[in-house]
Amino acid sequence: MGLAERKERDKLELKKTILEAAQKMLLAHGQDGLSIRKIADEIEYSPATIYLYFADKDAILHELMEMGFGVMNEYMKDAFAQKDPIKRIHSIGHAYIRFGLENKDWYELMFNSDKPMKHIEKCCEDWDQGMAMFAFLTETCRQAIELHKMENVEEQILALQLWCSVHGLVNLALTERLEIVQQNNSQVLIEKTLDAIIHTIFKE
Amino acid sequence: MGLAERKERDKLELKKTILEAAQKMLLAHGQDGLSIRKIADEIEYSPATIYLYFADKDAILHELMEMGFGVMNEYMKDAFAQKDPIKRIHSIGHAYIRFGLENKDWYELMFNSDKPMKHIEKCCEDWDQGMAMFAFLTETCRQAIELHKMENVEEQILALQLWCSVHGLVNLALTERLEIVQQNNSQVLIEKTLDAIIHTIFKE
DNA sequence: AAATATAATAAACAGTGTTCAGTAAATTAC
DNA sequence: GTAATTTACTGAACACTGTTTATTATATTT
Repeated sequence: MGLAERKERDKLELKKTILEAAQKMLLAHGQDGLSIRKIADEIEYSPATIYLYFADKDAILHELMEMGFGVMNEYMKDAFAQKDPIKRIHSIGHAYIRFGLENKDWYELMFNSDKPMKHIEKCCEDWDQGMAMFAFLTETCRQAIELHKMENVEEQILALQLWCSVHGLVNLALTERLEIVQQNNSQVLIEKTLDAIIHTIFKE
Repeated sequence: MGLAERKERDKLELKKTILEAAQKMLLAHGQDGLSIRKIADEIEYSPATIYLYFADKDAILHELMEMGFGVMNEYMKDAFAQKDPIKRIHSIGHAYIRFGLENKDWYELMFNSDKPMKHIEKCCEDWDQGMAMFAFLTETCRQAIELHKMENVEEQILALQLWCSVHGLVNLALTERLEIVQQNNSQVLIEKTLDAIIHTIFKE
């Protein structure tokens, strides 16, 4: 890449360029293979330059995490549009699991890594996308509770019950810990478990 | 520490000494704060010496993981002794969560880190303790299904349903992601959710 | 043309896992 | 008792990591 080309590209866009390189690296080599120095190499700047645009590596990971929610929302599109709240819950569950299994590195950053969370804490920010996701699920649960006239069920607890189930399922699968239950075909195992979870809650 | 003291200590016991130092470091500073060089410093040997006793860092983390299951079994003692299978499930759930919340670094190693699992894969070994734990839970579920005459419920699926729920719950709590649901008192939130999970499955 | 502001960097600091040639001490063989 | 061999260990290097700071080159303003 020539010097002229680079000059044209950067200026106001260097932050974006850094994030694009970071994303490329995340998807190619995972969070462990993502280093400031390699980003610097990729975009042909020195490592120090990156620190003029981001406070530290956690800040970059935090922005990547936010981008990850964009990717997840694509998976959720159809599910969110479901009219029936219980069908919506089912679809959200499926989409969530599919997103997790197909996007290990995004998922890790969004729901497991403490680095983006450390940035949030440091900057006194909030986990906005996480909150929005949970709020939507909670509202869907409220509708399901109302529709099914379920008694003594708190919408928040129900939402958490669903979230932690799929979260646990995805994590067990991503860390190869489901293999002890069934060597191959963990996809089927996951499907069956999700169906069982929703069935035990809503009785079909 | 003098030279005589060291001579006496090591010999056949160096491997143990390394693991003890590693455990101390894990509990004091977490997995990120655990380095081969710091272990070497602590036991007053060179870093290279450690590689005469362990193939690599993953091998050390794998042995630590196995030690972690020992710690967890202490938490499980009373629960395992429960006669009634449903009460046993409840107690196991409680003990599992308590262990996870009180032992973040052990838990991380046992149920999240891919480094011990990489060692297992490399050495063509099995995740023995994980399998034993799941087998016991599955057997308990079989008993519960029998006792309650539950129809169309597979013991394995039920066991996985329970495991992934508490696993997800612990992970959300440990990564500070439960705070979006409830700022303080996440302990109560977790208890309520566990109760809800078991209630929806066994109807009281 | 001189003074100032901006942008980028080289180099250093303090760490990481891992390997390998080389050394010192203990053991065995003669 | 000396020589040969084995065992136990280490220093130094390699290739990395995130981060900071003094310095330089360029661009803008006075």
